[in-house]
Amino acid sequence: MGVTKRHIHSMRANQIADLAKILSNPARVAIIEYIGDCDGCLCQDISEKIRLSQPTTSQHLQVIKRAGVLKSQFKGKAQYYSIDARKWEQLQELFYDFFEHTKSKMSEK
Amino acid sequence: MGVTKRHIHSMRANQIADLAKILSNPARVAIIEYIGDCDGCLCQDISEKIRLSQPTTSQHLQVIKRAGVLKSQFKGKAQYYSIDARKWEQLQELFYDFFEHTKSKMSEK
DNA sequence: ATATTTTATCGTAATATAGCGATATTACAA
DNA sequence: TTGTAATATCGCTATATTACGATAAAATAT
Repeated sequence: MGVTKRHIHSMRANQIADLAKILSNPARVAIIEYIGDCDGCLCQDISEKIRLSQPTTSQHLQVIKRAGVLKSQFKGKAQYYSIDARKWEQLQELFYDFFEHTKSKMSEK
Repeated sequence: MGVTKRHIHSMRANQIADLAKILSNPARVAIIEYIGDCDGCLCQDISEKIRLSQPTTSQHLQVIKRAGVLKSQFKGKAQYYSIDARKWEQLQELFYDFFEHTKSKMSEK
């Protein structure tokens, strides 16, 4: 049927999948890389940098933002985006734990 | 148009996106968790464990395998899957570097 | 109020993904 | 060779994703 059956999986598996989805598109990876560089950048600048249209860039920004990884702030007419350092750290830990946990189970054999 | 424009992004961004895609579905996360537990398990057992049909499970296994994260080996009529520890380590490092690199750029400001 | 600038949303089209039943393939056993 | 068991592939449907042009909304400046 084509709908992911979230309910049959653990909270943790769903959480990891949700956050991995942020990074599962190269445009979003590029956006995060660029925002890391400039610290507080405009949608328009990002759009130019990654060479995607303004609407497409804005949509990707919303996806990352909905997951809680981005902060944004209006200054004048422009909206400045930056990475939420706390959330970024949490995200890193989640992935780290998953990798380590999987490794530790492997090495028991 | 709806096709991801891989060519406008860096190799690195594409690589991260490709590997994140493996984890972007909770069924695949659950499969990896389970394989870590049993170390050499059958498609059928995985299918029962994660409560998805055998064809669906097999397809997810192929996705993970194509990315190089799974090894498989026939013993009799059964195919035993296990995680490629080397590749798993590489994957972890790629993510780790990406997270750290992004953080270090943030802290410079 | 009007114009300008920046970002967000809407509508739409093309492609990708997730899932399953039916069937094919593969390997062993009798 | 025939049967059985395990896995892979095919064909299909439903939903999700990616992208863009057009347009709306928000904020400032004139």
